[in-house]
Amino acid sequence: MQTTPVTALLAGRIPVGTAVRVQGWIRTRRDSKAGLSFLHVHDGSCFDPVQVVAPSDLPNYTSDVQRLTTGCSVDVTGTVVASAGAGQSVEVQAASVRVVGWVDDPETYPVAAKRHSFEYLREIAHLRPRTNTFGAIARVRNCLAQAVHRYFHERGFCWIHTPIITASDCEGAGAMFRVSTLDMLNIPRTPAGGVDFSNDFFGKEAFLTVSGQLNVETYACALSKVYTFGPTFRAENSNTTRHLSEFWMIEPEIAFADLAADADLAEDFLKAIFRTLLEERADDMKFFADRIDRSCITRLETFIDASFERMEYTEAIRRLEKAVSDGRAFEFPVRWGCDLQSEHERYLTEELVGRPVVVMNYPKAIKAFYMRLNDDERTVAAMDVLAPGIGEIIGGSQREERLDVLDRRIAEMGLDAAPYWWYRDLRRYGTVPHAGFGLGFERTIIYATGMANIRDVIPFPRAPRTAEF
RNA sequence: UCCCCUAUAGCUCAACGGUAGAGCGAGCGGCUGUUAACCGCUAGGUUCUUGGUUCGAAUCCAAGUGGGGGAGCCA
Repeated sequence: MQTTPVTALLAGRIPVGTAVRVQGWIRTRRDSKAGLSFLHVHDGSCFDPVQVVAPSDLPNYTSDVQRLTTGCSVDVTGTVVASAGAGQSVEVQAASVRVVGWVDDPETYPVAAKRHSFEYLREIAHLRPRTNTFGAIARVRNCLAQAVHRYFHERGFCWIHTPIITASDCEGAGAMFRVSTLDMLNIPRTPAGGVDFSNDFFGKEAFLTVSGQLNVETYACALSKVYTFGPTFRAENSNTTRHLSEFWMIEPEIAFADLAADADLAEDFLKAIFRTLLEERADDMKFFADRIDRSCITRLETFIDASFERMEYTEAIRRLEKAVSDGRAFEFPVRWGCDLQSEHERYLTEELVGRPVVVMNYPKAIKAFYMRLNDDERTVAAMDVLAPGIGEIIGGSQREERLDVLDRRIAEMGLDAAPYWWYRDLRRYGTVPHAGFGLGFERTIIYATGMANIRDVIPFPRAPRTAEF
């Protein structure tokens, strides 16, 4: 007999009277002296468990059913009935309850049917998906990932699988993890005493990618509209609620596009995936609003309805300076040429504008070499999308498509042009204005759910000294 | 990497220099078409480790280890 997902039962898609089979794990068991037990069975297909009513005339009632504890796995067959109790419209009247797997020692089962701290649950990452919160996170995460792909697919974007391993050391967006098969106890040396990487697996130094952008630009300059969505690695020793050593990043790249088009895409894209989330995961979002962050749903609704403010960096500095002169105190000084600190970003989006803000055209000195130099020669076509409650959520830019300018910028920043030969080739052969942005997937989930720590929105977080699972 | 906080029962915490407690969870019993039910009883701790101060340390001090928060870096 086929298994019916709990979500189908609770959504009312299965008529009363239908014979069904439910497979899942026990959340709670309550015995009634009326001669029956109530089993809450969850299978992860939706937020709520289904109530199974197990009558005492089941042959294994005392031997099995009454010994069920939180975490046991069961295989139930029965009939969908209208619930006689409040709290659920339908339930399953069991004809048989087969215990598939017992819980070894209920006394020490780590996931009791009670509140647990997130710190504790991080230590049992293999069992935490059985809790309300982590089940909800998993479904929200999946929903957003599917929404990302659907958004781009429906608009003719091609998903490009940029490499995880990169043998070019030209990414420069932070510390990288080395990939090597060299025997660390017996490292081959060059005559000069350095490491002889010609003996290594790739014949040269290799690392885990810190961004797929440079690679995906090559496909944008052929397929017009592309994006990457995959794991990204940073070996920074940062220990915060907003950083991971391994995280997922979304990086669209569009050809024949300028910074304004990039900002328009960012706005439309964010609104679309959040709209999908509210539509498809109302049950989980209600949980987050009830238990994690009261404002998470209204925050998304406001976000979707608001039009994003566009503001020049120079204007942003002017407004911040005015705020300072009006008595607003910031920990970090405000000056043209400085990068915006989180406190500045939050002031702009939360207090000054009260809506998402796209800050555009930053000083070239604080941005990457590949960003397009503006006519003023002082700024580059970079943008940050700032949102109330989180600050920067997206960073992007129009890319420098003019070879001579690109070379000048590479030299200005003291970089070696040689490794960028293939990146420069794009500017030699049919170059075209193009732009793109990067969105940290886990930070998006944090924003949507109100979860406080990024380690709780990815199944198995990797961070300094953290790779147990 | 820097700064701060913290470590007591399976979990969340109390005890703040004088014999280690509660709630939840667990076991047993009672009660009930129950809703993370309710009532009673029971079991459960070498107070993170090492060293120090003291007649006496969960408590004070030092170092270490684990955990958390903030900063920086960034997505």
